[in-house]
Amino acid sequence: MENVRELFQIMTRRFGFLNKNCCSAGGCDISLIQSHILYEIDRQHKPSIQQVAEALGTDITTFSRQVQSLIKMKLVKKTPDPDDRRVNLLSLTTEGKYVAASIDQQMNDYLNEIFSHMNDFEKDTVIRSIKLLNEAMAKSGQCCSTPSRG
Amino acid sequence: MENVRELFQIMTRRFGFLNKNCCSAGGCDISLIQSHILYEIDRQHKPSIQQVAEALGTDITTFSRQVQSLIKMKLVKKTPDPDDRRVNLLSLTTEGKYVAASIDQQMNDYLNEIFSHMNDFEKDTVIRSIKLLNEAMAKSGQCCSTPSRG
DNA sequence: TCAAATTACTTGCAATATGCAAGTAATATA
DNA sequence: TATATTACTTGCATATTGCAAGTAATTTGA
Repeated sequence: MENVRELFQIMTRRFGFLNKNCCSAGGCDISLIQSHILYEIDRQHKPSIQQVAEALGTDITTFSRQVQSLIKMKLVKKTPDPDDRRVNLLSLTTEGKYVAASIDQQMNDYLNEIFSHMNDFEKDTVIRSIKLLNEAMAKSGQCCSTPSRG
Repeated sequence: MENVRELFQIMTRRFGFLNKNCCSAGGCDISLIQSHILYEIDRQHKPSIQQVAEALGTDITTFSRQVQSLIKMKLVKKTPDPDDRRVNLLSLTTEGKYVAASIDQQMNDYLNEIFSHMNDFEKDTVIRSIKLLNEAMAKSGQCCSTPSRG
């Protein structure tokens, strides 16, 4: 069998470039990390700081400060959880949603460009494969989750 | 069609965790970035500093310093190119090769674990898909290469 | 019922990483 | 052979990181 890791490594590196390129979409210029944060806040429903930090595998003190700068940029807002006032729920501002949507648009444009080099069958196979892969990674929890800290 | 970007985002994030987890394989504890550098130096044949920096999309002054610390750790060595003495060729030391091999081993173990949740047909399909994807990304050069700087 | 433990998050600080500007040395160009 | 270009390195100012140690709110347990 060929070198599977090689295939994965190259693919994820390229996808990383894609993500990086998309950070300057829609007139906004944010960092790759900030783009990931916006994405994850958008994806979850009113997540807490801890939840997002966990999802992204970031140290919580670092993440606390990343959130602060996104708030300063008026892309994210923090709302105290009425049920537990220790918790702050994160959500995107209107501007934050706009930026996230611009990035998403750019990403999907790029992905369509990539898929334009395949026929419909290949495209379908690839998408199903990624789904399979995600399911398999979810099943083998110990290796594909956030790196152990402490 | 479902959200393709979502699938990719989750997959690459999980693969990133995998990579991070593998950095402490074989008794060595290096950063994710250092792991990527070792991988890329190993992959290319005696690459120059510029070539690796380009491949990884890193600023060359930053990369110059990253190489310096890997040399201090005795994982990488720099050899002047006899044909062009401006150029320094990078290669792994014996210890560097050992560390790179340990990480590779750990990565492949994890990947096998992931594939153990699939049957042979699915596994085959997934691997062929990633290959297809890499080829397609290579074709659409403008979006999947190192982000423009300057 | 209330002191002690836990949880969610924030700040101080010291160490590290970043990238631009400006360097050096070697090679290519005109 | 002077001038540009290339490959790489350093100075410096800024940004990012994570541990230790905080605060405030909630849970636990005697």
